[in-house]
Amino acid sequence: MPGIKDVAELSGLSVATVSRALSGKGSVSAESRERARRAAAELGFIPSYHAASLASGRTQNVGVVVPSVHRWYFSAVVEGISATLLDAGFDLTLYNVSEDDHRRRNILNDFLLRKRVDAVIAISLELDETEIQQLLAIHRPIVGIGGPLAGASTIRIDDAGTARAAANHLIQLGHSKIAHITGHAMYDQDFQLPGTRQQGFEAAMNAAHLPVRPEWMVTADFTIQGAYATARKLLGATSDRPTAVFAASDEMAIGTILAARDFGLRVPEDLSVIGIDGHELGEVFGLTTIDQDARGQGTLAVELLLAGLNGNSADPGHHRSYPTEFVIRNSTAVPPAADRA
Amino acid sequence: MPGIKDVAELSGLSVATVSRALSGKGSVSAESRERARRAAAELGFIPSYHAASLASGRTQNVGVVVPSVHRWYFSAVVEGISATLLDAGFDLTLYNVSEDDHRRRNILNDFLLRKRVDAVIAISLELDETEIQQLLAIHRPIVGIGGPLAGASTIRIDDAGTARAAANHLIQLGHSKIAHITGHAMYDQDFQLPGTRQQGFEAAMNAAHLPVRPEWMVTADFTIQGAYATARKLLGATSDRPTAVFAASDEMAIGTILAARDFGLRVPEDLSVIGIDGHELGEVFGLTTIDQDARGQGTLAVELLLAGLNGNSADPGHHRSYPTEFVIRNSTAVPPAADRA
DNA sequence: TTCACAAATGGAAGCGTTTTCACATTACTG
DNA sequence: CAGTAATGTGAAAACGCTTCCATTTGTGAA
Repeated sequence: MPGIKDVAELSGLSVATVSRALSGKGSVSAESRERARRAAAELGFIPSYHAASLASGRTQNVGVVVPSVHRWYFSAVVEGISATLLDAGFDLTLYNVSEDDHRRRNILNDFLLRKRVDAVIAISLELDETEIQQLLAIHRPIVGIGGPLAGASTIRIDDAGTARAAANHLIQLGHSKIAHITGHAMYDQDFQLPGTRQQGFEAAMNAAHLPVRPEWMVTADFTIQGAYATARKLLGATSDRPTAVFAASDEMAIGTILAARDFGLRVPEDLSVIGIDGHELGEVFGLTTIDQDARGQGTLAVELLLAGLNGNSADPGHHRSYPTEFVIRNSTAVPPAADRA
Repeated sequence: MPGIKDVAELSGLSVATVSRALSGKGSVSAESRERARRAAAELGFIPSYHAASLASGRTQNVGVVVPSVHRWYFSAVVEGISATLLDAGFDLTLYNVSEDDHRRRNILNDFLLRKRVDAVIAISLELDETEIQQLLAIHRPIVGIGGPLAGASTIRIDDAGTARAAANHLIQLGHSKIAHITGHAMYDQDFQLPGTRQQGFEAAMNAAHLPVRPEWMVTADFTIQGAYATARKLLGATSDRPTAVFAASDEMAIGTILAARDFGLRVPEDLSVIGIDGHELGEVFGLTTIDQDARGQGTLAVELLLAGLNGNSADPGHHRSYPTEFVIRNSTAVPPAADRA
């Protein structure tokens, strides 16, 4: 493998000049630059990132910590991150921490701190304050997506507001018997998302002076199949079932629709369903939802990060609210006549 | 940041001994090892991977090239890879190349060759022979999953055999009017998967002396929504519609089931549907399928790779067939009486 | 007891870049 | 036209480890 030395020799320049010519930093005459380029190409020179990183302290690599790439939201965000990073010439080191807690706790120490990454993006993952401080202490910008991250910059949609909007949509249609499917409490520990959306839902209900019935507040694991099972129980009761369901994710909304179909309930005539996400499958089911453009959130995170790395400090600790878009399709309608106010 | 020098000083050992003690390589007395450990812990010493890589030539990092983590199969494989790699103390650099061809072509040169990774796992992605040779030339083992990779080790299920088995299942139930939904030809370019499965289907049909009707050979993009649209066209014809559909993926099978429901077709009474994958949603739809354990494929790939890195050369160029499991649920049954042989 | 050999250790030479520093040019300013 | 500033360049010092080599010490075989 040819090194920069060989390029220097062949081009008749010094190692230093070749380095400057090839990296574009520092002043080099046009002629030298061209000579260096030509020699490098001729030798098939490929700079060693490790050597460059060691010498410069920059790694051109960002770490992405994510609960599971096998889930809709996370993989969408990762796609956005990946594309943006790749274009900027950065590598992306993926830490898919799954549900394994002990493993997760070690990620930080074992990997993130080892000067391997220039920055960290944490998706829906709570790091405690000391962990964040550790990272910031070694000058590694962090941005969090979808979860609160004390001390770091974060991007997230207005979960409470979005939930309120979804609930209000149902309320305005005339529904009063509204159920809510949210994530299991275990997810709350990290994302605080189920709780926040639930609060939004309750706020809307209270504002409309509608009762929040405990037996209609159910949970699932954010997946279609999980919500399907939950919704079957919810809708199985032959008497006194809700006329509308607000699911905290599109996948759970779809699970609900599938369960409703099993019972011969027509959506939206017999049951209105609304979700949050903007899932690709929404169209197939005619699902009314609030699109949160997960991919775009990933892109924005990288842009923030890169700006931070370039010194244009993206004022750390800033919390950014990502915009959402209401998508009305045909899974929501006025309630059945018997249930109208 | 403390360096290994500081640890040496504090422990009263030499830098060399500390390095050996902490890495576990070379012979160090139990006492020295303990002293080094203690000093490192006290200082909060975190070794620099870049320096280590530069000095040793090993990076403890493997590159994973994947078309899109937003798709079921790929993200499942990545999960398997990630978990296994993490346990082995390796980093995983993700190259999510999406559909962007120019970007994809540059990944290799821009990233993979730069001595950044010890090995490469390519998922359903065809590298041409020269690219593979380049990687092998710099001693980077490659393993391919789900696609043919000349010159590298590969893992894949027996696509033709699996397709044959799926088709035979339908044939044995008595179906003769069988349609096949496979991936668009554009995917064939990389994975050669749609084509291979289609050939398996055709082989089974021919063996049973059943006609392969061109208008019943349709394609979609491997997703539920894509197959849904395709299946609506396929099943929309009121007369002379197939009594069974073999979809090349579970997601496409599910899309087909949803389309069938739209037309009031009961599955399996009016239409049998079978897929390939082992998708989590299969259970909700009672889908008969052939489970290919995508996660397990990822795990196996890493094991092969690590064995290769440890010198136990996993004989490169070896092609491994990954086992599949037939899962019979209730989306397949004998054809309607009118269509029975 | 002596010799050969293994185990344990430290010194120092890399690994392949970037970057600082010093110096020589060349180009401006008034 | 002197004097200052910018520009282009090379030598060499980092960067923070691993590992080769040489040396010392301890052990069992002869």
